[in-house]
Amino acid sequence: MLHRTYEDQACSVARALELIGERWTLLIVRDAFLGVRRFDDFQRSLGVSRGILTDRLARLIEAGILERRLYHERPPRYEYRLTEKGRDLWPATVALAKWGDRYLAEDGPPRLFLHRGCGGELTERLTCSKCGAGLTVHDIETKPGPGARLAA
Amino acid sequence: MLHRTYEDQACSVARALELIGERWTLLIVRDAFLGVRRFDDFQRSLGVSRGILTDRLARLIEAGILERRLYHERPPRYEYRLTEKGRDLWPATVALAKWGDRYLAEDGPPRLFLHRGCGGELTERLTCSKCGAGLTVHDIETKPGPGARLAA
DNA sequence: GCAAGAGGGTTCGATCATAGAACCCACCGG
DNA sequence: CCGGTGGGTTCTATGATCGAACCCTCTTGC
Repeated sequence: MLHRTYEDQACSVARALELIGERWTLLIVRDAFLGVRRFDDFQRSLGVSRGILTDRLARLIEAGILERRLYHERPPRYEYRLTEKGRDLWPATVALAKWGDRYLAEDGPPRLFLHRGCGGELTERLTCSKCGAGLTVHDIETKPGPGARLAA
Repeated sequence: MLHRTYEDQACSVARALELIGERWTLLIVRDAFLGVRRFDDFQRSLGVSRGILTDRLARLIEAGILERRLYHERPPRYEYRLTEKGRDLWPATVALAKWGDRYLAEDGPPRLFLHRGCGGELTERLTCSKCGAGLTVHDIETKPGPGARLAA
């Protein structure tokens, strides 16, 4: 484990980035939040090479962020789901998305995070813009925003 | 710009990671939040090779996250400071640190984020655990926590 | 009963990025 | 005139990634 570590850092950001700081890794987690569960779906969604995807999924499982479940025997078929540890990456993912929305989304957010049932938007403080409730990943539904691309 | 992009993704997380998703980049930003400003200080703090640091600083400046200021002429000496765009990465940095504290810090958080003057701790919702106020990067002071390493 | 497709991978060579060390230059202080 | 500080650049070896091809096991349609 010589590379991809930041071994000299007594810092939780560095520790976290050792697990999710590699290229593609956090995008896999984001896709998992959006409901992607299968190898080929991740691969198509991300456009990553299959070898790298195999590596990243294995690493996320080893880190306890994803778990692999058999959903069909003979032939064995697996799906990948977030563990609680993985779901707890939600605030970090949201924070990055909000920053990207603010500075990098010319046409507005490509995806909206809404308080399910209420319709208010998720704020950076993880509250609802309309009713003010504190929100968790379970209270959210997403839909394409103004910056979403039209399908090609 | 063939690599290090995620060009097919209509997603603000992907857009953000194109700027800060490379190895070392977010750690440079974290150091900047902690007050590091000079080339050699970043280099010593991170242990990154000087060539990579040059590349990352240039890229962060191009992205508008850092700015380079002359603080001494003849010989020219520069310091690197966060712009507002850079300071707005604070919630994302905090979210990652909190996640790392929860799951990866065996001896407790290596660094504490405290409400300056009040002494309460920063929560994941960016509020003060003691007085409940909403906090920004300007209201925070940090100090070593229980998981901090003793100097070697 | 045979071909095509879905699902989940592994393997390969070519290219890219990174690490680590050495080197460079301008100035300062003693 | 020697060493130290600040801020870089350049070098080679090694590691990571890309993209494409390949493999195997079922299932479905015809």
